[in-house]
Amino acid sequence: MGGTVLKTRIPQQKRGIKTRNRIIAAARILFSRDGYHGTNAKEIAAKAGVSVGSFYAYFKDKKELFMALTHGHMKQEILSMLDRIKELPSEKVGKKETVRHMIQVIADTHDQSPELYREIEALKYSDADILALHDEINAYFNEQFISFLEMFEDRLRITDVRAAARVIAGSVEETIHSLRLFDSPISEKRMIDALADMIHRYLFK
Amino acid sequence: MGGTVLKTRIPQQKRGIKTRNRIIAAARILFSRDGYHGTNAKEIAAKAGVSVGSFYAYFKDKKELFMALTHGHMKQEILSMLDRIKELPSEKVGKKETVRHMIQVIADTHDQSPELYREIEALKYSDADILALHDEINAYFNEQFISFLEMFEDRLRITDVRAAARVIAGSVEETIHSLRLFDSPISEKRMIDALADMIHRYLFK
Amino acid sequence: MGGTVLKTRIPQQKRGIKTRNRIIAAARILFSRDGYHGTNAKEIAAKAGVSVGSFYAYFKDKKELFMALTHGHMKQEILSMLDRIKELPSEKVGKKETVRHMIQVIADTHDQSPELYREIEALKYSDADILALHDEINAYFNEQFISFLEMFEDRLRITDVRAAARVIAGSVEETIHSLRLFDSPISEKRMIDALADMIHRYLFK
Amino acid sequence: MGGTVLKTRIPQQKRGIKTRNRIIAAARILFSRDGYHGTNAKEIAAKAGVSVGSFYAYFKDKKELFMALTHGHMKQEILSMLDRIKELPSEKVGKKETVRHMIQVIADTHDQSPELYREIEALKYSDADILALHDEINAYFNEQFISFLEMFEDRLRITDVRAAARVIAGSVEETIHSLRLFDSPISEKRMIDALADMIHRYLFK
DNA sequence: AATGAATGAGAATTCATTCAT
DNA sequence: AATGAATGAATTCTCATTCAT
Repeated sequence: MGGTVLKTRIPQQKRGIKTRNRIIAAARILFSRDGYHGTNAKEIAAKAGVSVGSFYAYFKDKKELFMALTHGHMKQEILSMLDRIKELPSEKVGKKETVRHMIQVIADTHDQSPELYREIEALKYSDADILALHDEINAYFNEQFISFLEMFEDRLRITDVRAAARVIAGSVEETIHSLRLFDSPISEKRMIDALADMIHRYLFK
Repeated sequence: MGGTVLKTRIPQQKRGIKTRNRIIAAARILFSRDGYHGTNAKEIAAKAGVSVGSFYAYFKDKKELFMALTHGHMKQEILSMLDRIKELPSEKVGKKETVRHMIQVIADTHDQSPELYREIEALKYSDADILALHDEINAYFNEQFISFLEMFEDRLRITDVRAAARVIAGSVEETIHSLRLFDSPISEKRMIDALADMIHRYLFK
Repeated sequence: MGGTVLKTRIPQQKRGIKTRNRIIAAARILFSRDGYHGTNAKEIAAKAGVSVGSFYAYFKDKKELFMALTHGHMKQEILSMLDRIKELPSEKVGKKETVRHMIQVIADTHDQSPELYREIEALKYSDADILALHDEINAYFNEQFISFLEMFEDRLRITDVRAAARVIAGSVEETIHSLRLFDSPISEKRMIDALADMIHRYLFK
Repeated sequence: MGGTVLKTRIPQQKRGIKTRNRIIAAARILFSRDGYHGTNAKEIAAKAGVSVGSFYAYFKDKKELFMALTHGHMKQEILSMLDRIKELPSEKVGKKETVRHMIQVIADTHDQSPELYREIEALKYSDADILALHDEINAYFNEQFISFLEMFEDRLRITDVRAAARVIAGSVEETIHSLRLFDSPISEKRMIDALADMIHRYLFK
């Protein structure tokens, strides 16, 4: 019991990394489908094609896996989403198109892991570590989103860009989310139209 | 197995109704504090000052209790919230004030059971019954909110009132929620200002 | 707490006796259908149309009810069965008819409480009181059955009447029982014929 | 809920098979001593020297264990009993000896698990799966017993061999059973003599 | 590295019985 | 006498985690 014994394996070799990723991929599917509490280690291991023993060799516990999943994968998605949002806007394209593009990119990203995202929302209330992780990702997202908005410079009518960024991001997220999860009596097109109209009116002179 | 014996007790006497309510009250506190998954029947019973046996006499399981709690109490709150939203608007008060009033009422309501509300959000993904309950409440809320918006008649610039109602409700809910739960670097005032500005520009001519 | 307080009510009045009987009647049905362990006090009370409180006013516990049921009712049936067996045999009717009559009477009796009878069989292994009751009834039955056999006097080929009585009673009971409970590929008639033939050959010269 | 994970363990390794067998062995002892309803999972696990977790890893519940026990072990015993019954009869040994031998073999078998056998009898009334298992075993036994009787060919006086087989099997079973379980005032010898006499007279010319 | 058997604390649930009204 | 609400010990069962091989 000499101090430096690492509990979880840090895979140095290709095979180890592959295994780790397979576990994460399996967890993503199961957490999304059955929720964090509705999924157990045995199932994840089985789906990943490894033994429970291996599961615990790679992850201290279920929570650590969840956090690795969130951090490692969702962060990637958020970053690539921001890159794609920033691709478009220029003085050549209209402001309306830009807003729609932004919404579309967020929606696309959301589709990659809809329930999972909400699972984070739920877990952060009861777990400080997950809350910290959530905040970290959010903070990063906000900064990037603000810098995106600032690209429009003097075409903006808003003055408090930081506040606007959060209000807009929240509105888009919520709208997309409810669209994805429930059969709305209102078509997706109508909802996106309304949302784009709102944001456009708000942002631009 | 056998026949006609009811599983859960329908209280006939004052005492029974009192007990049932005490269990619901205890559950509300614990679900809010520790989350649905972080609370168990024994704890709820203890907090309510009753035995586990009583718990199961009144509720088939934790889920049924959760649904009774949601249905019985949250619905009340949403309804009274809507009443209060409708109180204000008239031709005498400005449109800006009305929007702020609306936001305020939703915020106040949210403050009554913030975590609990999100707990429903989380649970609905993994449970069909809770989803149905959520949808029922939401549908009611939407109808009322639409009729609220329609009170402004020809002062509105929007044409698709139903879509607008949902987009606005979602935006307010999300903004309020993130304000309540996290220490934002942005003050509440700034956020509410931004939100009110957005909705106002969107709604009115 | 002064010594002589009787725990269970001994009904002096017509109404009380009626209630007691209704509980026993309900128990008989439920014990037969779902078994002793598959039936609970609440169900019995509900079926009898009384409260659980009343149930425990009349019976110390479930076991006492079971024993009252067995003793009070089954004993009656066994006695009347014996009376009926003894009715027939005389020098006028043939021995074959007598054997068939005997089987028929046992079969008829069995039909009144088939599963219940076996429930006693099962319970007696784990409960000394029920075993004692069972033995008491059995002993009584045996004595009567022996005296029945002795009516045939010198027409009998058997010498050990007591042993014969038990072997025959067991054979009839078992055969009837399996006939009543399971869809036999062999018709009832064939089985009864075989049984009657066996007993007849065995008993008589 | 989730997918492809097997519920009960199918032991791949020697250790697992050993554990499973230890649980079955413990259950056999406890079911015999205290009855099915008088035994619980914790006790069985303790007696087997394993954890409750292991119990439930190998058996869905108590019933499944009971059925495994019945199927796996009793069936073996019944089959070996039939083999032994068939060993003897030939034209060299007398018919009386053969009948006694048959009784003796059934008695010996019964002695291996007397209460357990009756426990099946009791449980089959309230459980369809156990009834099916019982019927399966019984059907097999009957077929074998019939083929045993047919070995005597033209020495038999009975014509309906199938019916006779069941009547005889039932009589032997019942007699042996009551002998084993209760202190009879009649000695075992007298009972077996009576039984053998009855069967012999019935079967043979 | 990997496997999957084993663990046991703890959660869910039942029900015989008592007690307040 | 009667009611049905309340009790809580006992039981079933799950699952995150550890350990022997």
